[in-house]
Amino acid sequence: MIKPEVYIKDLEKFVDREVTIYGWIYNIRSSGKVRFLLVRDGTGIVQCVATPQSISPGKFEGSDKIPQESSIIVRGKVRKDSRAPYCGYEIELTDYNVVSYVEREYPIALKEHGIDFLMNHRHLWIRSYQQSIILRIRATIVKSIRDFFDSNGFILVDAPIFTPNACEGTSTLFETNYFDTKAYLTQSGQLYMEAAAMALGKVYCFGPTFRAEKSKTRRHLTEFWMVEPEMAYYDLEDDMEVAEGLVSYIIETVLLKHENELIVLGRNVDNLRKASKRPFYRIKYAEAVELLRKAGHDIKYGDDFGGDEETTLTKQFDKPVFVTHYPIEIKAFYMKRDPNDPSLALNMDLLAPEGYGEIIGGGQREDNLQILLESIKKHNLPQNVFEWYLDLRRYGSVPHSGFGLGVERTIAYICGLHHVRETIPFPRLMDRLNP
RNA sequence: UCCUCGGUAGCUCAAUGGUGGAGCAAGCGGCUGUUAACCGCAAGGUUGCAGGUUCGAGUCCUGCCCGGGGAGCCA
Repeated sequence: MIKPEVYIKDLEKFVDREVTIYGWIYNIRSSGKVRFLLVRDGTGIVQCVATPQSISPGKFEGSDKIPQESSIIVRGKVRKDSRAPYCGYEIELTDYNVVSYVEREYPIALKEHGIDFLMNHRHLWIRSYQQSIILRIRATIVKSIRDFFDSNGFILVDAPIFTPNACEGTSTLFETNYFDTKAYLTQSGQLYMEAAAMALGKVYCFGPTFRAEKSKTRRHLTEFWMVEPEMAYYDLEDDMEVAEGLVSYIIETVLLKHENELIVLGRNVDNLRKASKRPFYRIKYAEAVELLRKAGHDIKYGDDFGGDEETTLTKQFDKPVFVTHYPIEIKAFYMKRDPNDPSLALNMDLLAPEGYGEIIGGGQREDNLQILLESIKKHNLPQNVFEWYLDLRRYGSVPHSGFGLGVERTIAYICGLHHVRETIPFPRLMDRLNP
């Protein structure tokens, strides 16, 4: 057994005690007879101080010749020191063993690099301080999403990744061979969640989705993670309450566990704290169009919002804002019509503030068989592939609602990142499949 | 797919059509509290690829390849 017993994140509990840390060399600074070895172990970075008094002459001699990212086991006494970077504690080095010397120059220096270079070295880039913080926050966000649903009576239902039919043309679907036929990678688990909600009441799925869109923007990936709850006997208002509760809970959880790390990332945590307070804003599509026109956008009623419009819109709010009641024509076939104005859909998008834009899309689903049949016809969709979906309206149809939350966009917003490519360990983009 | 900017040392970037440089990293040396440490020495090049114009091309032109930013697309 070699497994570590103490990790850097827990050093505060070991002040004045001798510890062994298993990690890698992050950087070394030397001032002649005082040497500072920055060691990271995956939970943080600690400064180890070596002097001729603290360590044997032979070990001291080699202590400033260990290349960056060499793996190393260090031993020494923990002390609090205001001069210690990163964690505020340092280790007085009494011994160390290099597990593996790096023999080629480590490509990623603690300096500026271009995004192409970094993306080509993503497998190493994730070792860097900021990237490791983002991945830890991602893990917290994923857990907070699961906790929220699990503790609010939702049942986890896994949706399939292979799907049989191209509902709306194949241009945005990844096609794959499936024995002697074709299958497509899922774009959404929603229709399956509707079936599950009729079986289990409140359900959610959480997994990767795939879109073959040739989009080159800061908010698109070809492979991204989505959480999709679906609730029986929930209307649009109930749906927004769930969405609001979820997003608020995610932000509060991240603030609780990672406030200092958010500050390292340069995130304005006061803005975030303000944004987590319910209720969020609610405006109708028609009002949003008015706001945009006042802000100088050339948009007319009936147009969908582009990235620019979303950015302008959300810069005007200090909390997330629901935009509801879009024209039914620009929305998907399963959206329920507003009984008060059949030209509108009972749908909602949730836009994150500070220019981030859409993180949630959802709404109430059409539960009337006849209207749904007409809608499928109007959208030029083949009815036969939706027969199983139509069964949900034939056998005990009820009002129901749901939404999808894009995990990477949520992470980008909470961490204050410009581009979603840094929110996922190994991003898949239109022009990038490696590493 | 379109628009736009770019591709020069391992990395980040300079270089009026006229001898391709700097900082950092890597190498060597110095420094007893460094914070992307600092100081000194030495080293580092088929200027993305192929053609063209020119006495002369990193620089201008054409094509291709690769990337950034944006647009469109986007249940």
